[in-house]
Amino acid sequence: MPEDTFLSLQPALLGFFINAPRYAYDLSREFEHDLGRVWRLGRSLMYAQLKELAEQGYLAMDVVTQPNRPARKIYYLTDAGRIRFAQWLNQPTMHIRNIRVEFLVRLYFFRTLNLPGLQELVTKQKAVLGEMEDALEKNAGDIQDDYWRLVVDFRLGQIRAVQQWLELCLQTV
Amino acid sequence: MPEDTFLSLQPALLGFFINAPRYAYDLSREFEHDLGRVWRLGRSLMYAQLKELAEQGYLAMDVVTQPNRPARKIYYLTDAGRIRFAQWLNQPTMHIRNIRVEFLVRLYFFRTLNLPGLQELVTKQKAVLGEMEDALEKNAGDIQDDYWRLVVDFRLGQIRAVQQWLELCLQTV
DNA sequence: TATAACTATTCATATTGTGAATAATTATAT
DNA sequence: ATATAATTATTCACAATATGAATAGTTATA
Repeated sequence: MPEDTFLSLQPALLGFFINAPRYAYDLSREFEHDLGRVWRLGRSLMYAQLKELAEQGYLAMDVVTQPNRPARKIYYLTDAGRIRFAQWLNQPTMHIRNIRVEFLVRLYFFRTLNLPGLQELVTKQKAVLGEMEDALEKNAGDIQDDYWRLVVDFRLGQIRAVQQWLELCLQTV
Repeated sequence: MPEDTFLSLQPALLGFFINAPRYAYDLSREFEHDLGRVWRLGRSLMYAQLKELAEQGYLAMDVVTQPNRPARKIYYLTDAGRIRFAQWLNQPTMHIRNIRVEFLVRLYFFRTLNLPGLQELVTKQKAVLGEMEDALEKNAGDIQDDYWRLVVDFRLGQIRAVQQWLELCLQTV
């Protein structure tokens, strides 16, 4: 499947554990409220993702039993998880089609966790977009095919729109 | 998954059968060459898609045996298929994230099959984009949340870039 | 007081995508 | 001349991803 829809977003979930341990049910609600319009992730998926992140060693888990209620599986961040999150957060998105979700999710964490480094990330992201532009323009130079020319123009349009938005993004700090 | 990645593109394949019957292996090569950079569809998927389109009654099939070669399953368009394709082709894309693939594929067929109606489609598509814009701007008016404001601005940027590109698209007829 | 919604998780299933296997044939390389 | 690779044409098992129902007690709403 979409080689990068998921794999590249999974570490983002670690960000929700920076301040406190969480369990999936609870997190799923907050997630839906805060990011549901940006990144669609059903409740069942959340359970599966936390389980995987734990298998990878980024989260650890305690089972907390409660009277008259199902037991909670409380996950908390490991040191490896903290490092992984920071690494994910500060990495620019390499594929234009993922910016829509990935960058917006990164931005969410920069703002809600009040983290430094947004400016640097924006700079890196602009550089990556610039390279995409160059690559497209280069291979578009020697194009006879009108159709391919239009495809390239479409993509350039999207890229440039993102570049402009990134500026706006810095101003709204 | 993405409720509309696939379902909304499947009928597009019918367009390859407008001029002549085809079999999957052969079609897959042409597809890869013409649209591979716009719509990624592996060979195995092509087989599966043609089979489904046949089950839906949009394609019919003949098995043609050949000496010393695997038999070919040749598919051809039914009347229902012809109608379905025309309907798909002239319908604007309703979800912004699908325009990137859907509209570009429609454009491909308008051009390669030399079909009329591109202008009308562009008009419809612009109307749909205009509605998206209105909906976003409306619910953005009463926004306190700076983050959501940025999300909305990102989307507006994408939409406006597509609108500009659509103009270009008409000029390149 | 019946009906619905909430808490918390799991699981079976649906959907979608990938890569290998097949087996004969022709092209390329040493 | 001969081994190696690529081509033809399709199928299939499997991986990865997403959805909805099932569970079972509890509290809220009608």
